Amino acid sequence: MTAGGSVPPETSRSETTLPAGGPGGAEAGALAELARFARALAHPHRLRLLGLLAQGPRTVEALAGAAGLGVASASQHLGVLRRQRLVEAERHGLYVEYRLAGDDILNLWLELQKAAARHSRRLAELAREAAGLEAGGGGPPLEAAELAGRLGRVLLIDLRPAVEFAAGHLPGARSLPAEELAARPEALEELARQEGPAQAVAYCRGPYCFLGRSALPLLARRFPRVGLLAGGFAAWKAEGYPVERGAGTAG
Amino acid sequence: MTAGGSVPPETSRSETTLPAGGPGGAEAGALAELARFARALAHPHRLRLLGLLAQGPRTVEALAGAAGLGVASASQHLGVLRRQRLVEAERHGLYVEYRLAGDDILNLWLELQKAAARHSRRLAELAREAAGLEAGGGGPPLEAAELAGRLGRVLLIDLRPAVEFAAGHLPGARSLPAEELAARPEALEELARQEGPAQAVAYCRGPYCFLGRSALPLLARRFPRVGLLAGGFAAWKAEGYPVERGAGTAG
DNA sequence: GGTATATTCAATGCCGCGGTTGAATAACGG
DNA sequence: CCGTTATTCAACCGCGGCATTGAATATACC
Repeated sequence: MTAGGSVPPETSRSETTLPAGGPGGAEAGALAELARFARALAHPHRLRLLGLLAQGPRTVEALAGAAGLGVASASQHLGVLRRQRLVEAERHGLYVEYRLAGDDILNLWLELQKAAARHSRRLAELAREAAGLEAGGGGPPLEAAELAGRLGRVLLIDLRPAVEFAAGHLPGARSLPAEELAARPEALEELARQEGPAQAVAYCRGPYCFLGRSALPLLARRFPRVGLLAGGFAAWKAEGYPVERGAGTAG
Repeated sequence: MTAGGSVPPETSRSETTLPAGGPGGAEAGALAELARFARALAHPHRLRLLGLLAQGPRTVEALAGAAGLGVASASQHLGVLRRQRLVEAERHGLYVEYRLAGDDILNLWLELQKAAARHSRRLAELAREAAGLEAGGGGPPLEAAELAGRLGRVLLIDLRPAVEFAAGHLPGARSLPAEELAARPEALEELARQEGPAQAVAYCRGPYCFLGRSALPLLARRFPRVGLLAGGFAAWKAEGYPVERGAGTAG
């Protein structure tokens, strides 16, 4: 019945296109505003900047460097984000420090990512690849909730740059930047010797952080069943699990 | 220490801008794809189309009419949404029926809206206005969870056009399109006489649906403590509460 | 097979975003 | 008060999104 019929699905009565006088304008205004907000998210550079800010507050120059942007360009993109209140800026002397305007922004970022991954084949592949599933070595990724229940009993390895580790990391984690691991594989042995547990879990920034992918094979030589934390530091923080600061166990 | 100092926050070691050879490209690709996905959301017309599709599947022509767009324009915007897998299309004879690609899309829409409302003063105002708080009359808005607990004991009034009511509505709701209410206020009395409860709750499409705002004062003349369901049908459905179809109690 | 209708495709023109560059502003240090 | 440095502003330009129009495609009815 539904398939074959060609009955016009509905008569073209005015429905709700009203004379477009009153409240219709309000709805249009709201949607325009909402679209501006969404548009602030809808640029690869800004998504990356937000991903970096999820690791902790940073200055413009640091963000530009980490994102591979020119300073002026980074500043402009940060300006767009600030105008839509996705980030906040505070001046500290000579530097301006940007930070996420709230944990809900991080959540939104991750919701966007998850929805996109569910609906785009390519993004799903990339997420699997970032999780190290294709790279060989190591066990399956670990959800934040799973890891939270095992906190004291595994060796937590933070693969992010030391600056981001210092700005906040999982409780008890040890810093071993992927860059250093690649340059001095023996650093892993030094770190592992001080610790007991045979189980290790590594993590990096977030869903599309590829630090883990390159590091995983190296880690797996010492910890055969090492797993990556799904969603990285970003997902951990977004789900409300505790974050530790300072406490220098830096590599 | 943090405030006064002018020590460069971090040395400009390469950090993670790596030689930009390998995985950096993968991350850039992922973010570009994610940005395309987000950009599909970031247009007022497409946000409106998605909001309409949240009420139920519709044809291109119906969507164009309800959104106040030309048919070609609506088709193009729907094409953008379809390419990013936010909506699906199925041909039924002469007509093409579009629908949301999943409930997670509806969720994403609402998450975006909530985050934006939290961070934009203007959007927060508009949301309050749509909820009828400024329009006078009636009680405070009702959360879906609250309403779910009172389902059999209140008169549920669906203010959306009959077509959308037919495509799905809250269990036991009665259809009283805002347009009809405005044209024949006595229709409310007819509907109320058949029912017992002194409490009534009305709802419309979603967060920025202004049907409720104009209808609320009229409703309040008969039901002094009438409230609007916060987030409308969209929020109800997104939170997983049951939806009823057909069962013609249409006004 | 021919006609009518719904939808999509293609082409055009315009506006605004985004990158780049260079100058202006704000703060620190002497 | 002047030089230095971080950041932002302003102006330029090019690309791509978006609206509009008209043609092409797909399907149904006769």
